[in-house]
Amino acid sequence: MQDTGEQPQRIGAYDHTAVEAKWRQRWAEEQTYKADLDTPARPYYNLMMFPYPSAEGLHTGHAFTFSGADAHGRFRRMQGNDVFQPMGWDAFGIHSENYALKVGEHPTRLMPRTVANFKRQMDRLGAGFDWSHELNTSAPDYYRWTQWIFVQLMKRGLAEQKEAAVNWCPRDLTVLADEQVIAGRCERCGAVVERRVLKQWFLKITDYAQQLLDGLDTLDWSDVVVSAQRNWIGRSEGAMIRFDLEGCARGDVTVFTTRPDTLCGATFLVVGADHPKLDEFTAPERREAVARWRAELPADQDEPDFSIGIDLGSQGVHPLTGARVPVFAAPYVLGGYGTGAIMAVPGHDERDWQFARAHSLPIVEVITGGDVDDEAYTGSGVLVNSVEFDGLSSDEAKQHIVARLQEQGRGESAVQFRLRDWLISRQRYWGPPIPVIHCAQCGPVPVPEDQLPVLLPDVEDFKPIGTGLSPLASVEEWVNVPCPQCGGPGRRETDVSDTFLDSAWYFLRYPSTEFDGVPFDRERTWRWAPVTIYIGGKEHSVLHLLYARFINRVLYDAGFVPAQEPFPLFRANGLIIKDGAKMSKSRGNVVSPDVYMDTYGADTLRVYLLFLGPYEQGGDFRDEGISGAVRFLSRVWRIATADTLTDAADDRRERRRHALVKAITERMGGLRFNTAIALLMTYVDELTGDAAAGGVRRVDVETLLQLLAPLAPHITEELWERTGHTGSIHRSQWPGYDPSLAAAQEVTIAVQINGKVRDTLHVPVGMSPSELEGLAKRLPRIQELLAEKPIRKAIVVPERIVNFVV
RNA sequence: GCCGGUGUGGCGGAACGGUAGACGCGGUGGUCUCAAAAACCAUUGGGGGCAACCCCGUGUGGGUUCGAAUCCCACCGCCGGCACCA
Repeated sequence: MQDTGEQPQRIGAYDHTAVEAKWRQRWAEEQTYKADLDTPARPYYNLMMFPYPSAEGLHTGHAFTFSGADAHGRFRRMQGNDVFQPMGWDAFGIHSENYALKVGEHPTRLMPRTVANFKRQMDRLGAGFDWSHELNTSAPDYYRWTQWIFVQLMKRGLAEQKEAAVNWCPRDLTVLADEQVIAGRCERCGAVVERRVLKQWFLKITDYAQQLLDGLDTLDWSDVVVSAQRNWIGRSEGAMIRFDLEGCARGDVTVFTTRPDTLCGATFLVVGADHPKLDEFTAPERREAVARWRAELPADQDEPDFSIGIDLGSQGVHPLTGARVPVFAAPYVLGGYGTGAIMAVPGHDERDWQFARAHSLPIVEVITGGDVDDEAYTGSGVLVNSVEFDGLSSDEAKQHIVARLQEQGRGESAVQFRLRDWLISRQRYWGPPIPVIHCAQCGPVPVPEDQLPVLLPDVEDFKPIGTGLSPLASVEEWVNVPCPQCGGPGRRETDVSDTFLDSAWYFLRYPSTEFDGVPFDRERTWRWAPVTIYIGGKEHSVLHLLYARFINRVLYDAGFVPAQEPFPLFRANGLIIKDGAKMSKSRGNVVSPDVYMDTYGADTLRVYLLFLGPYEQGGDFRDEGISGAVRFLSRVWRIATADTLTDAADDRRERRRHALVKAITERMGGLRFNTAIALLMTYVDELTGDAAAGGVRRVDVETLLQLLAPLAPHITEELWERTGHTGSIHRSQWPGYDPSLAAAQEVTIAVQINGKVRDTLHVPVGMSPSELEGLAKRLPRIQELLAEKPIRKAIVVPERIVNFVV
């Protein structure tokens, strides 16, 4: 559907191609959008998520996001803010590298072309970026500081190498963070992810779990994103309980439960089948059998099978009753969550119930409220079969039982998070090398800060090799370096870091791009952080937006940034869909903005996209719909170029103008572009009427152009010039309004009988309720309908309604 | 299952608890034209009526209120997040 089948058309006498090209050039020459970073009176950091420069170029979703965010920035600039609106390139990462592999060209050579294309399209859209602060995450003067951040994390004990069961993508041949696995598949390529036990670099985001959760309460963010982060962090409250073990190498095991009140219903223990130290829980004579069983476990299935499990032959000792309970291993318990082991309470947990049934284990009711012979009862109730705790409610019992355990040193209350540490190692080429040197004597040593960046070596064959090592491992002369600490033989870390580490701090770099010696200049940072408003996609809810909050908090704790939260105000823009589905290459419903900009011009596309629906909701792209935007802008052109502009004083029209300014100002501030455009359309209709009636007021046209300027920057700039103004409309002052003039003078109020509208009353504002009631009563229609019926009650809301209850 | 969002004409969508359907697309009729396109004007939720007007209508069922798309309760559908998390 990219070919609209129509010839490029002109909007009346408006040649969008020539006009848009003229102003693109003029704005670049005059640096219209360059921000004053050092002496701003009212700094306004207008940030939008930077793209990775794909070869396909800007898509319609980008055009939508940038049109809205740019309109908002332009509005704030005209309001007198010093708007800083930078843009850059998330150029490192698997996505760019995979494309380079596909076309067989080195990413260092490919990337400049894709970047240039993106930049061309953004400029064409009329996005007013301050290009003097452009950045590129794959440039050494950027990733030098990404590496520096890694070193700071290491120094603070927040980066560590550890062995764990991790996600391995068999197609991209690298490990992935939990956040990059969507429903068991690689976020990038869609391949089913495998589990591998590997030693990898992790950033300890879990140390900040509580802070990241609490911080959400301070943020003005779209609900979806807050809720997604809250779910992802996944806090649960409960208790750690220690069971002594018999018949195996370990003396005891601690389990986490959110239901300590059900402790007396624990009839067995289960250790995760993937627990790294399963052997320690196993009776020596069972080890061989358990190892065999483990090796033959089926891969992860969609439908969990709670019957799979094996008796480890050891015994747990119940901390309250002293009863001996069997210990099992089963895949339904996760080795990586909590302590990797649970107490099973089949009477009151669905999964434990199913496992108990399958293995003929006892099911004991300890909470009243259900029938545990039929199914697990997971609600709360009153305790039974629970030694001296019988008769307590679940809530009371939780406290009493934990207190008892604590006295005996067998347990304590505890909080668990679902959030895992952030795995940042990637066995790939196109990223910043992790700045570490491994030394046999000193262990992993960070590269000294004055030796950063660790340059990514220029490797011709950058294909991932799939051995669990990055292609960098084969560059011997690069790998072998002396240990910075002892001078002995050392080997460089050969993995690169996750691209999300690059983007976790880019907003701090923009204001300081010209500083070589620091990642971000202190004065600049204190002036420009935190970001005033951040706009982007919600698909980054638990990726970029979470990582950036984490890194920013670490930098705050280290004294490098002035605020704990990087983005106090975030708005998620909606999705542009087409034919009811998300645009995607595989569906063949991708719409290229270039085609529409060719045919109708950038302003028309911007207005059309923003008019489609609420900005935070998005909308359905339909080819026919764009004609509304075409007609609207052509009417604007006609009105502003008419030779009948007058300077006549006109009280009614002046009031109308003030009311419009007030309404548009409110909507532009709240990103309600669709209703702002609707109001402007109505206004243009009225001005068209004025023109037919003899003349349009110059001031009305000027106001129209200014209010429309953020949305349609080229055509308004051209008309601004044609109506005799010098200087950019985008640097002009946003029209003000007098609230008393903006307020309506006359209102039409509804007259209701029993809540049903029966007539209307057109009156000046400010009438008293009794006057209104009197006027309403005297309306012929109302008299007729009221007839002889007595009025039981009259409700009068001035400027709204009169309602007679009979 | 839990969490968040959402449900309004043929379609996209408007609507501080106060005249539901702004604005736009599409449709219909008209003006202009030899004709068409463009442009402009009128009309366009459903039903009834010659008309003035009347009735019905915001996913479903209840409730609060003089008055509910809007608030409350219980459902249903759709979209998104989490999900063997103990």
